[in-house]
Amino acid sequence: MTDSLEHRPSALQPMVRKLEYWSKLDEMDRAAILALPHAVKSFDPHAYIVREGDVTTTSCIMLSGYSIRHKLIGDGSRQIVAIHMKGDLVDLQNSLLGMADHSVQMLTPGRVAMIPRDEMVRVAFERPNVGKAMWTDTLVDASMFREWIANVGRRDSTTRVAHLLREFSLRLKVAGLGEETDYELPMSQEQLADATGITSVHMNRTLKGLEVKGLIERRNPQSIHIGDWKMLASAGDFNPAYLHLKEREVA
Amino acid sequence: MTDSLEHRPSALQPMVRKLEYWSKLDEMDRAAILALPHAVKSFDPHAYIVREGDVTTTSCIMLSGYSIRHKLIGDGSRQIVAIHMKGDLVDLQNSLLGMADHSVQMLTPGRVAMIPRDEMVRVAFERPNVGKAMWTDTLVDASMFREWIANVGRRDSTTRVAHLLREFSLRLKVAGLGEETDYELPMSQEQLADATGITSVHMNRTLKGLEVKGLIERRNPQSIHIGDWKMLASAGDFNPAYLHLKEREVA
DNA sequence: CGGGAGGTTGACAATCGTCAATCAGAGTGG
DNA sequence: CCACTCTGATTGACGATTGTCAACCTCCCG
Repeated sequence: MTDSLEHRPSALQPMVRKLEYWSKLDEMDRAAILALPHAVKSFDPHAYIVREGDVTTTSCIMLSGYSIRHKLIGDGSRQIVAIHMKGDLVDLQNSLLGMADHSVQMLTPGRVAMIPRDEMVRVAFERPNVGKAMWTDTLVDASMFREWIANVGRRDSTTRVAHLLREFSLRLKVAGLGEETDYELPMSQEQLADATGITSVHMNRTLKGLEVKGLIERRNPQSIHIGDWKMLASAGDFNPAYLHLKEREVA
Repeated sequence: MTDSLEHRPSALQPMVRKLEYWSKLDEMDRAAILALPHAVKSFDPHAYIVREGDVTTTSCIMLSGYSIRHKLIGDGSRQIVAIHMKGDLVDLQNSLLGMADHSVQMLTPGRVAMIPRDEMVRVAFERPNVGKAMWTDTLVDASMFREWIANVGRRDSTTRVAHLLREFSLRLKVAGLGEETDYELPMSQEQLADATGITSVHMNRTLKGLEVKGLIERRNPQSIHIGDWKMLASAGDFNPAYLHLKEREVA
């Protein structure tokens, strides 16, 4: 993990893009975001950005790479509750509350911009457009958590996995990170299992089942090819309303 | 369902109490909250406050009674994702996003204050203390959703139910609605099942199991007596950190 | 007194977990 | 280049938790 101060304002461009998605911003709003003091850190795979129990004073934005949020369970297992990619405001969740109730861990190598919490709050209230966008972002996160509850609570393993794969493909497309029919899934089968609340052995069988049904193809364990994303969405009981995307991106 | 304009400012007192819990408020903050335009509606049990798919323009605060949030699943089942009680800001979640991605339904008779969304947003940015409190409230909701994911994703049925019962008892105490060792649970076994991701038949057996182990007693299906809440918390893998309560209330 | 919602129970089935072995691929040091 | 090792993927046999189906019960209320 390296640590470096970042002076090019463009480092926070993914944050502007993200917030602009939720709320109309003017030039001064954009300038205020880009002017936020921040440090860019590079993380290795498996490195923790925040650990459950940490006292948190910085928020962070993913600049590249992928990360997950997860909680530890009493019996030693874990539950992944979110997957994050470029542009995601990863830690408003923990930082505004003062103490991390869950961990954020890198899946791949990646760069993260760390911003002091107080500066985030200051900008949020000095520039209401920015504040509304941040608030909306946290609300959409909450909506995604609700869908995640429904996924692990009431769907069978095949449906759960299809749902996760389809959500990931759509989010990649919206973030401008790839096509929705072909992508590299940066997770091991054990991590997928921790995300869907099943065991890694059962995840292996479930993926095979999806492949046998012709819903996905895999050249290697990480690469996912979706032949017909409408069929996969249907198999995954996937309705993108909970992502609160703009119309044109859903279809 | 009756509809009446409410002029006594005291109707929003539960909202002041709730927001004051999250952020220090001064006299003007409190006055601004109490001055919010609102209508008080009375709802019957099972009545919907908001339905999945509704276009939402009002936020609401529970003044009395209990409600749940739930999502419908493709196979016709449903998943309850939250339980709400007096003082809870139920629908910032839906209203700020414009379209409801889930439903909110009454469990018991109850009164709800409906506040125009735009007024909520206005106060949030005119009075940053209030805005921070609202933001914090939505973040705590998100934290509770994460714990709920972990509950349905990685715990067995007995642990899930014990966790839910213990969380409910602690929240009741914090809300000033009762003791943590004796309370009326306003949910049928089918609703409890929909909250924990199991079937109602299995819920029945799980509750009996908790009773046989001496962790709870039930005089009738709704009344829960917790003999030793520390034991129940332990059986439910319950660590209240995710509720972000103040120290003195956790012990 | 009749109807209905919710609770309770038993028998059986299905999904999913556990355990354990094997395999495949990447990286390392000799 | 070749063992060696480690992580993750794959598979089979078996067991446990949970779901399904169906019956019956209990209480409340009109």
